[in-house]
Amino acid sequence: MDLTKSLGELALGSRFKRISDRLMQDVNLIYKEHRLDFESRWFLMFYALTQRSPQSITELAAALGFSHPAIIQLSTEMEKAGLIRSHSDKEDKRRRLLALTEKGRVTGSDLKEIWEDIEAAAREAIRETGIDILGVIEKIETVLEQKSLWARVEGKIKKRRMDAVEIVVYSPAHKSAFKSLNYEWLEKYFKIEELDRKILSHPEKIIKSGGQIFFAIHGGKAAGTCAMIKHHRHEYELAKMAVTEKAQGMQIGKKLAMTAIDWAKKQKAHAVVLETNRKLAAACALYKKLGFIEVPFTSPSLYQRTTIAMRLEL
Amino acid sequence: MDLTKSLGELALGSRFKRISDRLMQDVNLIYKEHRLDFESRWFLMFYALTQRSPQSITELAAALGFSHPAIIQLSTEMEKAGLIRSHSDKEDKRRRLLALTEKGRVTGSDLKEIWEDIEAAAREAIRETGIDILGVIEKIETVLEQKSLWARVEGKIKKRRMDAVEIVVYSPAHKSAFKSLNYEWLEKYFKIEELDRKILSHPEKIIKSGGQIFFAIHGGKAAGTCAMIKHHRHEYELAKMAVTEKAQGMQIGKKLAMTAIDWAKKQKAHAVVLETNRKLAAACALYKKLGFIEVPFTSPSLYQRTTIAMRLEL
DNA sequence: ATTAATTACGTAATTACTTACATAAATATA
DNA sequence: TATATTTATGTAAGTAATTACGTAATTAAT
Repeated sequence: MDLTKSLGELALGSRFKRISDRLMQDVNLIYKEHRLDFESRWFLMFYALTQRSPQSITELAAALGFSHPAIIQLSTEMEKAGLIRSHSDKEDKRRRLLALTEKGRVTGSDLKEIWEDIEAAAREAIRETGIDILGVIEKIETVLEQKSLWARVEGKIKKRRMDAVEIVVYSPAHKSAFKSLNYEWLEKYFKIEELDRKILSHPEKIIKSGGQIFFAIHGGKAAGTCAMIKHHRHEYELAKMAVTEKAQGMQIGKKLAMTAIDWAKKQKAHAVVLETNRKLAAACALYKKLGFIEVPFTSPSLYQRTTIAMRLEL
Repeated sequence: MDLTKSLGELALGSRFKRISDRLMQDVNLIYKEHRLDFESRWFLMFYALTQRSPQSITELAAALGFSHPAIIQLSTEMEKAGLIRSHSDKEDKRRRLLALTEKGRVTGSDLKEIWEDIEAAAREAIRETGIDILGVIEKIETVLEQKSLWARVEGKIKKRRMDAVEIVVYSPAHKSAFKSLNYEWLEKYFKIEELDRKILSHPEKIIKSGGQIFFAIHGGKAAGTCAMIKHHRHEYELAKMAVTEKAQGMQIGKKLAMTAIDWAKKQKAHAVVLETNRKLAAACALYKKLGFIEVPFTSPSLYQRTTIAMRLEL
């Protein structure tokens, strides 16, 4: 029957909107029927001015949670209706101070009765629900303040995407992917060096000398790769890390690196080292997050692009 | 600090709006960040079409609770985005049927994952509140359906206005008010007859012959009046009922008549009669509501304006 | 004492709807 | 069967806010 209702949690926003529209429309109707020459949307600002007058545009905007152009629009309407009047602040010529006029004050006391009736009516409706509605609203706002719906959804999406990626070790079928994935970023940010060409063309040599190569499979295709090159008995180098542009933001790099480090631990490694370029900020941030710390160079790098060396003690 | 919060029940609508805005904005952000080429406002209509396709403009408007121009606007946008397509109904050439395109169906299955994430995130937030939010919304809607906020406020206003009116019996201070209140409506709808002039100039005669005159006092002034004229031992006539235009709609007539009838009961009257003119619809409706029924004339009326006679058995 | 940054306000354009009104097609009525 | 009413859609204008951007006044930094 009612689509919005049947959608449950998915249409939560629409359902709150429906209640709010209904309430505000009813209040509007009351002002209209009683020819009060007062619009319900003026209420918050008008009320704020009955509490403290004068106030500046931005003060009111902050108090009501509206944008300042909204306050300006309201103020022109209410000024036309003769309820408020404005004058520029002598101490700060940028500010325009809004204050109730005499007519505004009179209207205010006329409206006070109606407001009391509205409040009483709302209280009556709330009592009928048998629920502490204001408490519920408060609770919802608190929960959303702690973690917004946006943040929650982002978390879910990230997790789902990470789960959708499978990490596998080298097999000859992936030989060309190892090369093309690395060529993609090398050509974008730097240039292919002789050593790159050699290593990327013969991945099986990494395996033969006691290392390993990992691939992130997403939707049946290799979307990322990284290699562990054995330096000596207890030290491996994390190298040739690449994630295709289309699959970035899916935490593939993180998952690859974590798998590689776990693998190194199993090989009884005591440390993992790596070399990279500071320009690759996302990569550097990831390494730091995984526990790598910057170290001085023990020997000159074999690559021209290298500007930083890092090390992770296991 | 927070004006809306401090207003309590008075700003209930604003607070619901704030929650709804926040939720819908967050969902919007999700579509934007993930470059989904999909607007959150399309959601309800798009979803409705995934459930049943094709549907006409008005069918969709009814299902979503929107106006039909809103559906037309959404449909042009979504048609431009290639998600839907429309063709006119062969059976009823007025109707335009909207259906998902192939691209629409594909987009739908892409979006399904995100929607599941949003739903899961909302569910998570709800769980954190520890409250059955959907149940609360349901309850609020039920209560407002039974009696809208508008109806509740109208009730309060009516009651307050009725309470603000005091009914008093004749005293010489009211002599001129009795005349002017009646002249006001007589001159507006009919013309003053000789008998009117006589009775309205000498109200004390009504009292002397065993009747009574009542005045409704509002804001210190007489806003309405009515007289009970003794016909004989057990029968009185309700006459010269007048309420000043400014105070109409405040139930003053009703309160006056009820007081007068109560008074007649105390005088051991068996019946109250009255004469009036059908043109005075509001007055006739009031008399009927109080239990008067139309009766044939027993003797010709002494007033030219009379077109109906009524009687209330006590 | 300049220069730069920030703040306060204003205007224009946009958004996501609504209400009001018009027209054509279908249905009901005399 | 002509006429009136209802229904489905379309168009225009209005509403209540927003974002985006510009200018003037104030404050901070050099």
